[in-house]
Amino acid sequence: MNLKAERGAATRDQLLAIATRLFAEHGYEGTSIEAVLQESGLSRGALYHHYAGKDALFEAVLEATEAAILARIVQAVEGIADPAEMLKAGTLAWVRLAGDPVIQRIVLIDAPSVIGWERWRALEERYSFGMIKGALGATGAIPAAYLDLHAHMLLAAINESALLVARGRDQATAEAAMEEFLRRLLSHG
Amino acid sequence: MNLKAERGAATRDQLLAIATRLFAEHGYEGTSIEAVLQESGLSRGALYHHYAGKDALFEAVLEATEAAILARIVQAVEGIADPAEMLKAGTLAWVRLAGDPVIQRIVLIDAPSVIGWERWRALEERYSFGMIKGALGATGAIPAAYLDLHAHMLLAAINESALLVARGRDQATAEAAMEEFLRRLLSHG
DNA sequence: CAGGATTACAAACCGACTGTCGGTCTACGA
DNA sequence: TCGTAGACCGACAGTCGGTTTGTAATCCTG
Repeated sequence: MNLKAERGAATRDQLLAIATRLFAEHGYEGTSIEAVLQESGLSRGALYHHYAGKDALFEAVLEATEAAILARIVQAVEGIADPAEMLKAGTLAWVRLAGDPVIQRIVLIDAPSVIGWERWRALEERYSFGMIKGALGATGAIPAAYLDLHAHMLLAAINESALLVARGRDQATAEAAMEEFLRRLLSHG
Repeated sequence: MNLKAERGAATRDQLLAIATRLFAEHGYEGTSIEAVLQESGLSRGALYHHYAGKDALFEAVLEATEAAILARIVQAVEGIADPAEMLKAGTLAWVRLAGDPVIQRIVLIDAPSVIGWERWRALEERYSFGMIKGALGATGAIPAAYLDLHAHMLLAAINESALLVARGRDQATAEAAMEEFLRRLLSHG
């Protein structure tokens, strides 16, 4: 089980890479399986052998993208001990990352509608949301009863901010606003 | 020009009503024009005479829904003078409204992906976002330079909260958390 | 190492769907 | 009364997602 498995994995990776680019460029609806096949030079049978359908292909792309994002964010906050500082660093890193149209279109815009909001939520729980909630809880600024909901709202705010930055809003101002937003949120007012 | 125009308007309304229900139930992708035609008893020609295509039909549904939402929120805050109280009342009203699956699926989940994030933003600007920004600005709690971005982030947080409530989260807790969130955001920490 | 089992891939094909187009009918205005 | 424009019809074409059948190569087992 080596040559065969390797070939399969290579094919999957190739399909994933091409699909990621096309989904990011033209969105889920605007991307046809046909186009993926044409660029890859593979047949329909090959694609449907590796992925159950268009949704499954999209979900694989989404999962891979989320994993890549998480790795970059972990890298941005490593070595920071203070939870509040970590939250800030992670947030800013995410806002900068989301400038990437791949992340925008796939993770933030199409994903909820394609795989369903619940499943998208569950996925985020395992990635960005998990980190946010952990860091936010560690600051101790939010009452336990509200922690979960505050983490959700904060993540939504961050995502929105990222989308705005990517649409030409001034990045420096957005980052300053984000810091202010965090400061208020963590205040004990 | 009366009977003819009336018939046309009635047909449009009928299509809008049926499409709204189907889009809310099965999402944009899961709803076929065919199904709309079947339920309405009309022909393809009739539908395409009134709406340029499936996207245009969706957009009309979206616009009508947003208008209905705005009306209900205006009703919820009328008579309130204090901006902070108005913001609170409007926010809670919106969280409760978004329990409606029609609003959920169409406005919050499918819309950005179907008509594009920019156009969706522009639409919201004319509706819910406009109100939020006005009320938030009137409280005077947010520096002018950050007002626009804070309004965006707040609206995103509210929408997220609404989606959570509709997925079975305890509504009372969510509303309490929302109040706490607002309090912190408006604090002068 | 022989042969069945499994895997990777190919290609024709199917059903469903969106959008188009020529045409009909009827209310309206001149 | 007659021409026009708007409301509506239904057949058709093109596209797309997914299925099915077939083939070759690799893997595992006796």
